[in-house]
Amino acid sequence: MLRIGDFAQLSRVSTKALRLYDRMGLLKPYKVDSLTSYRYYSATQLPQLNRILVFKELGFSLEEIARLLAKNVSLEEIRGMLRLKELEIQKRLEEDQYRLAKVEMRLQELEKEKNMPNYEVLLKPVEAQLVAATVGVIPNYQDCGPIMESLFERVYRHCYNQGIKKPGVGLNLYHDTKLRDENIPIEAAAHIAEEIPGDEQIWVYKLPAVETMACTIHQGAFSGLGQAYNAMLEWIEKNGYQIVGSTREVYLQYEQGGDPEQYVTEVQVPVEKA
Amino acid sequence: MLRIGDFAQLSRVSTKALRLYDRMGLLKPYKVDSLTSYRYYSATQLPQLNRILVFKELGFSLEEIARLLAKNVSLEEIRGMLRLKELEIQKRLEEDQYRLAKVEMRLQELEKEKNMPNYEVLLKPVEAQLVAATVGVIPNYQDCGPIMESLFERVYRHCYNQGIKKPGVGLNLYHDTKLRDENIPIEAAAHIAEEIPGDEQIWVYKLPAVETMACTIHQGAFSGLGQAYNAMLEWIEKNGYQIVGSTREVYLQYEQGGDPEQYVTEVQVPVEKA
DNA sequence: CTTGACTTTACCCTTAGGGCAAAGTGTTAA
DNA sequence: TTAACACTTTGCCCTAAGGGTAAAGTCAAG
Repeated sequence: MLRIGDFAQLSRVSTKALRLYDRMGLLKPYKVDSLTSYRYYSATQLPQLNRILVFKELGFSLEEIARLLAKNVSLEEIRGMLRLKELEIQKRLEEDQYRLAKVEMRLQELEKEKNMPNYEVLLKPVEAQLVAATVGVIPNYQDCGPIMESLFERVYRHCYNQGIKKPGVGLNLYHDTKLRDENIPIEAAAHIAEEIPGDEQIWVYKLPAVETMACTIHQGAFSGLGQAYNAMLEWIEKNGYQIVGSTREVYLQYEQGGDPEQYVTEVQVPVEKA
Repeated sequence: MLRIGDFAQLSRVSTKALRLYDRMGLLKPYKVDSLTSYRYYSATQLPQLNRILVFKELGFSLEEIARLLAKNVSLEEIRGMLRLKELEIQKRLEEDQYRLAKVEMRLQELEKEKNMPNYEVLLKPVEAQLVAATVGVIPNYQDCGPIMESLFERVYRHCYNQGIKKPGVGLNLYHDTKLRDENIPIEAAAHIAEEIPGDEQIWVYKLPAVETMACTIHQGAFSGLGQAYNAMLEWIEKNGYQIVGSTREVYLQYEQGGDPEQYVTEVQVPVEKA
C-alpha cells in the first residue's frame, strides 16, 4: 500500500501524471480511502504503468492507450491501431524530411545571396471556381496591355449585363505549355459567384480545383512579373516538382490607370512531385 | 481596402488566423476603423502573409516567426534560428524513426507470438542514489535466498543502528559482466536518505546516476526472474544497445515470508547505443 | 427600413500535464 | 498532547494555433 508520492518515486512518473491517468481511466489506484480520498497504489501496478509508458513512447495519446489497454480489446484491434500509428509516424517523418530539406535550402540561399529571397513560393490547395472567360492572343509579353484590357472589359461587361454587379478578381490562364515569346494564346477570366449564361464570345464554366498549386505573389508593375516567374521556375526545379496544368495569373489588386506599384498579382502553377 | 473576409479569401487563410496574427503582431491590418474596429487589409500585404506562411511550413512557431520578421533582425540571427530549427527537426526525425522501428517491431511480435509481450522494457534515466551496501557470494541462482536474506539483514540492521528508521527499497548489484552460474559475487544495498557512517562490512556511497537505464518489471516469485532477464537481453540485442554497467535488481515489493506472487522486482541494466 | 451577410469581442475547447494555492491528513518531535 | 512539517486533495490557470459558437454591432442591397 503506497501513497501516490511513493508510487511516483518508484515508477519515476510524476504525481500529476498519475492523477491524470486515474482520471482518464488508464490506471486506477489499487484503492482509494473513502474518507480522505487518498490514493493508494500497489507495487504490483507497476507492470501496468510500464505498459502505459511503452505505448506513450510509441506515440499513442492517452486516449488511444486507454482503448488499447481496455479489457475487451482483441489482438486484431491492437494490430489495426498499431498499423494506423505506423502510417501516422511515416507521414510525420516525410513531412519533417521535407521541412528539413527546405530549411537547409534556405540556409544555402542565405549563404549565397546574403539576403532573404524576394519571392516566397507556397504550395496551397485551390478550390474549383466558377468563372466567365474569353480568349485572345497577345503578340508578346511587352505589348499585351491594351489587348488584355479589352478582353477583360468584354468579360466584365458581359457579367454586368447578366446582372452580376460585383464580379470577383480577374485572372489570366496560360494553357500553352511550350514557352513561346510571341502570339501567345491567353484566356482572360473573372471569378463569379453564380451561374450565368454565356454567349459566342464568353463562356462560363468551373475552373477545376487544383490539389497542389505553387503560388507566389508579385507586387508592382506587370513588367516585373518575369522575376516572379523566374523564382517560381527555379523553385519548381529545385524542389523536384513538375508543371501539370495551366498557369494562372491572378490580379489580386489592379486598377486601370492606378499606380502600378500597387498592383498585386499572384502567379499560380499546378504542380506535382516529379 | 479589403475587409477581413475578402482578404482571407484571397490569401486562403482563415479570418480566425488573421485575427490571431494581428494580436501576435505578425501581420497588422493596413488600417483599423477606430469607430467600428473593423480590420481593413490591402492586397499589398499578401507578400508579407506569404512570408509568414512559408516560415510556418518550415516548422517555426508564430512567436519565432514574429522574431524572424521583426525589423531589426540581422541575417546572422536568421541564420542562427534556421540552424537551430534544423537541429530541432533532425532530433524529431530521429525520434520518429526510433518510434517507427518500435511500432514495426511490435507488429512483428504480434504476428509471431499472437499476444502481447509479458515484459515491457523501458529506457529511463536513473538519478544517483545514496545506499548502504555489503557484499557476498551466492553459490547459484537457485539457492541464494538464505544468503541474500542474511546480507540484507546485515544492511538493514546497520541502518537501524545508525538511526535510520525507514530505509528505502533493497536492491542487488551484479557487477560481474561475465555470466557465470556459480559463485556469483553480489552486492546487497538499501536506499537511504541521509549519509551515515559505514564500518568494515557495510559501506555507504552514492550509486551513480545512469542516463539510459533499460528497465523491466517482474511480478511473482524470484524463480521467474529468468524470464525477465531473457526478455531484457532479447530487447537489448534487438534494439541495438549494449550493456555498459552493473545490472541492478530492485526489490520494489518484498516481504520476508510474504506471498511470492506479490513480489515485485525491477531489473535495471545500464545501456547505450551499440 | 428591413434583411442578410459580415464583423467585432468574448468564452470554451483541444494535449499532457506543470505550477500554485487553500485546505485537509499523517507522522514525528518536544 | 500538541506543534511542526511533509504529504495529499481538489481546483484554477497556463501552454500552441487556432476552431466553434454566441451576442451584439455594421454594411450594403432591395
